[in-house]
Amino acid sequence: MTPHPLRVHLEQIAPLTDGEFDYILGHFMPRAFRRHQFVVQEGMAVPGDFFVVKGCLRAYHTASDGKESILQFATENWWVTDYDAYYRERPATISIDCIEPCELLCLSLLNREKLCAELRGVEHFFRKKSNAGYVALQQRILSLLTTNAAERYEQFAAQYPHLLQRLPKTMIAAYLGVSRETLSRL
Amino acid sequence: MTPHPLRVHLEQIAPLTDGEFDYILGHFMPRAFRRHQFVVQEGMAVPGDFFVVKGCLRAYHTASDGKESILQFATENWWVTDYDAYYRERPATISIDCIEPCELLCLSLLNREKLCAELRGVEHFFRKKSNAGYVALQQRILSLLTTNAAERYEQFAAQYPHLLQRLPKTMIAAYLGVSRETLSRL
DNA sequence: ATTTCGGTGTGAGGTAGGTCACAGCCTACA
DNA sequence: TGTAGGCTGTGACCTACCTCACACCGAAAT
Repeated sequence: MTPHPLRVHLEQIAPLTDGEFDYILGHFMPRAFRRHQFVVQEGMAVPGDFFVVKGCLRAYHTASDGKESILQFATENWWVTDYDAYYRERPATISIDCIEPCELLCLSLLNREKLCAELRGVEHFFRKKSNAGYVALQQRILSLLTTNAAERYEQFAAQYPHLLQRLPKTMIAAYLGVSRETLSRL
Repeated sequence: MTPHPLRVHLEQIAPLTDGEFDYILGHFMPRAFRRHQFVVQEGMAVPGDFFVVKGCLRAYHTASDGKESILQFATENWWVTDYDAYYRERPATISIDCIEPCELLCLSLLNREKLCAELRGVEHFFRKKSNAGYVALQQRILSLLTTNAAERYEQFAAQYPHLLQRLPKTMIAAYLGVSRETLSRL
């Protein structure tokens, strides 16, 4: 029997006994979503942090003129939510929806803090994960500050080759901060 | 006697006994820097993560054409380093220098991990801190994706009013990703 | 006292990328 | 099997912002 994807993911940072993993998994709520379905919707409460078992999602902000900017994509073994709203227990200011049918594991803030308090390994995992995420966002900021549309697209293609085929170009443009048309002209 | 600024800072997230704080402080190396002095220099090893007791710094990237983009400012009670290089123990890819004379506390990666392993409160503190930092960077990315020069400057002024007087406009421009001249025209 | 230099304002002109509009092509679904 | 809607390409125009150039000012340095 192949190990659970969440277990593989956690154990890349913190080793776990069978009992510990079962205990952890029990704090996640499995949820399935259809294509185009909202996982988090602007203005609504955020039910948890979502670990992606299968599928593809986008977290995006909608401006008053209707233009959408994509903050993050998420595929297998990524985590996604509106972190600002999640940590502070406020209504969401961004929306997250499914680009493909999704199987997710939802971890409520209460359960996250409970697990972190009870199991050192879990708090260690989330610290390391957050550190890595911070670094990745810094790099994206530098990319936005220093490079033009073509260079950003190249960087994206080099960093996420698997997403190139999986995502419509329109969405990649909304992630890179470029218009659909400009991206189309390479 | 007024409590140590680092202690105040840590205790906003994790309460500490006198003994614990003394033990923690013993893992930091106090260092003083002059105006314009490098704290971290591109290509060199990163000695640690720096807690700012006093002063003002900038972390910036220099492009091949010499143009500087500022990733982060740091003043009293902020942390700053090249996190990518620090966590991965690689040579720095950004530089950090002092805008004012600085008193810093340097925490090596070894001591950070040691403290995190020995004291729950410390690991908890760094997890929370990293989470908050992640959210702040997400907001900056959204700002870069969705707003123009004037709006970004307004947001910056609203968020960091004390930095407006403390920093030359040229640097604020390099932080916002706008030319000095455009910022000058408001 | 004079010079240098960092910081700032402002004008003129250039350009990367935005906006708008239309057309072609799929897939899905009735 | 027709039609509607998502995705992409492309042309024509427009504009926010960049670049270059010069001028002014105050603080520091000699």
